[in-house]
Amino acid sequence: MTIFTKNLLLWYKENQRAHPWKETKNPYHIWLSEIILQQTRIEQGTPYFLRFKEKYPSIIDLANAPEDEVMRLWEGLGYYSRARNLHATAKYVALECNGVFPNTHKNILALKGVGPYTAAAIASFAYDLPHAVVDGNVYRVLGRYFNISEPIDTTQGKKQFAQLADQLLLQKDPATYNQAIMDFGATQCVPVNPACETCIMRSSCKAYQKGTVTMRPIKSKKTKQSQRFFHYLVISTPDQKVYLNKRLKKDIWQNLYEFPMIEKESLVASEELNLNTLFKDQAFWLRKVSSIFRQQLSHQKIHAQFLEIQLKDNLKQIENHEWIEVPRNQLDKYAFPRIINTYLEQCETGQNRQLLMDF
DNA sequence: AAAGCGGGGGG
DNA sequence: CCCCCAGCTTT
Repeated sequence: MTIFTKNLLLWYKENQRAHPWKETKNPYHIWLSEIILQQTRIEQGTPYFLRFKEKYPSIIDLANAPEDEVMRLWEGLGYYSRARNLHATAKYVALECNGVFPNTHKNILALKGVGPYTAAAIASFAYDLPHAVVDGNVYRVLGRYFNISEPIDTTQGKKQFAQLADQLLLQKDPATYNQAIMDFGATQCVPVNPACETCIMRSSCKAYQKGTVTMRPIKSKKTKQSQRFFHYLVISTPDQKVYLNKRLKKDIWQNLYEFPMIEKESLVASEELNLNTLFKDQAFWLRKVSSIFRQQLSHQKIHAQFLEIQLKDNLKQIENHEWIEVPRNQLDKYAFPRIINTYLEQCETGQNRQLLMDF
């Protein structure tokens, strides 16, 4: 055993964290937790894990759920392809595997939404198979301990880290080793202001010796961000319904709902939205234009304005729209992006109280 | 190889 | 304001 692995296990014995998915070998629960925790902090993901586990006690229950319900349960967690793949994989396991979760590394890796990290995690945690996890924690811990200057976001660099991780893995207890290195990265060797002065690894940590801790790990790319401008039409009918649109195109928030939206190159005045053309000869009026709501995504910044429109009569026909008509009190049945919910919450807390009033 | 995909927390 | 988080998929 390397000195690294030996010290890591010593540290883990004293400092391990307790999590709801650590006390089980149930592959369904382990898989569920790992999908939820992709690119997601423990504190943010844990409530979602508990809710999914409660709502869907078995993978069969998840497979049988309607997709909108799954999306609704995932609402607010982000990276919604994870929820779609989760549902698809549950159906696959239920229908093609007789409800038995795959139990080899190869078959686990083949599941939708499961990549190298998640496959190693499930294989080791559920089946004690010897596969080393490489996640953000591992990149950081190994990058520092071995003072690796190779970037972690290149094919070459990933290969090198994966190789090193496999070398360090404790073959006879991969599950404990994998938990240990991630706990260590998450609580001791943290991204900013790591606790080097109290660290058991200090005397053998190369980056600590060389003073490069804050410079590890190395990343080569930086993401550029674009600006997008959404004009949301909150269209109310006389009988207290609004219209929603399901986002089906290959874009952000796929399969989530939103108000009918007009995207422009910038935020524009309502006159430039050609609402008269949209509603043809139907009578409507613009009751209010909201303030500007903004949301920062990983590589886009969304600027959104909500135009509250009142129809005189219920909408008859609008050319080529696939909007659905939803009673206001049923909005909580639908999964919305964060920016929509922020708007709705502001309506409820008073600033836009008139939106909810009878007409 | 590079780009796209959320949302929240912390410095 | 920027960075990072139990990454994966598509192009």
